[in-house]
Amino acid sequence: MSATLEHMIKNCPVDNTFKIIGKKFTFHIVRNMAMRNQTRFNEFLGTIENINPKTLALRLKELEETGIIQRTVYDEIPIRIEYTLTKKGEDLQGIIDQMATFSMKHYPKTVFKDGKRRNYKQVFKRPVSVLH
Amino acid sequence: MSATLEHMIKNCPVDNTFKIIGKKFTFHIVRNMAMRNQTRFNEFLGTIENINPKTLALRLKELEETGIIQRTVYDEIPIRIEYTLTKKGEDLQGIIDQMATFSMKHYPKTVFKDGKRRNYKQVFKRPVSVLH
DNA sequence: ACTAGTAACTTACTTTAGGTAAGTTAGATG
DNA sequence: CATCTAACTTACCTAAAGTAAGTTACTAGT
Repeated sequence: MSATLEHMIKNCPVDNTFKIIGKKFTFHIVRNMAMRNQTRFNEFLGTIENINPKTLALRLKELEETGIIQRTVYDEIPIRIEYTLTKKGEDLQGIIDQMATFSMKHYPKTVFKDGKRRNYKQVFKRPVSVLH
Repeated sequence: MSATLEHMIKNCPVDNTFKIIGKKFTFHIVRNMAMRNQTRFNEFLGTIENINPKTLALRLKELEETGIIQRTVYDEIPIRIEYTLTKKGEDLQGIIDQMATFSMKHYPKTVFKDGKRRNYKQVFKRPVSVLH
């Protein structure tokens, strides 16, 4: 096998990562796990804008297959299933942080009731009541 | 307007950024500009896997509208048009770096002719010939 | 004068991915 | 025995993306 530009591009590390989290809604699921501690199907379904059960089920399967999340079944009544980030999934935090940093710089319009701006970590630690 | 979970989620900074670069191929275009210094329509068309001229033209328009790239027309024969990152677009570098970092940790399979592994910055500075 | 070439698209048409609403499973509760 | 719940699944429809060919405007070659 000889050195080709094509080969180089196929091995682009940015591309590898994009293949894992680049599909529609995939990153939103990860974000909701990492930043809002959501774990359940109906939580994602209720809070991720415009997602539908069909696509959500598919994305959760894909994320499990790529080792980003783990599916745990609790034999309760009614049944309870929890999705949690694996160690590998937690390593996506750096990307989440950089995405937030970009937004805070270029779209700093999220201003709160007390007139202050907060960084996203503060926002997600605080109760919803500080928001407009 | 009262404080709602919905409002909080709508103002999620991660989501803001995802709206800018989350569509299919958008991030690949930015990566090719930032990491490979590509500037022209046919360069993107030839190196981004599976992209087609219709979608490429649309994405370039979207990126211009969101202020990530700039379109410059050079009145030469044949016509030359260059797409370059704006300052805002360059601020996506942090995200690119984190995506590469994630990949290098979890998919470190890109090994080169001399048996060494390199980080993605080294890879993209070197001639293609060091690759398999 | 005619043919081919170039870069950057655009158009018409087909295929695939995603959206919508309703249904399924299995056991619990009234 | 009908209703409720969580976590899906199914059938059907619509919107986004893929394919191939065409367009524009000007140059170079025969």
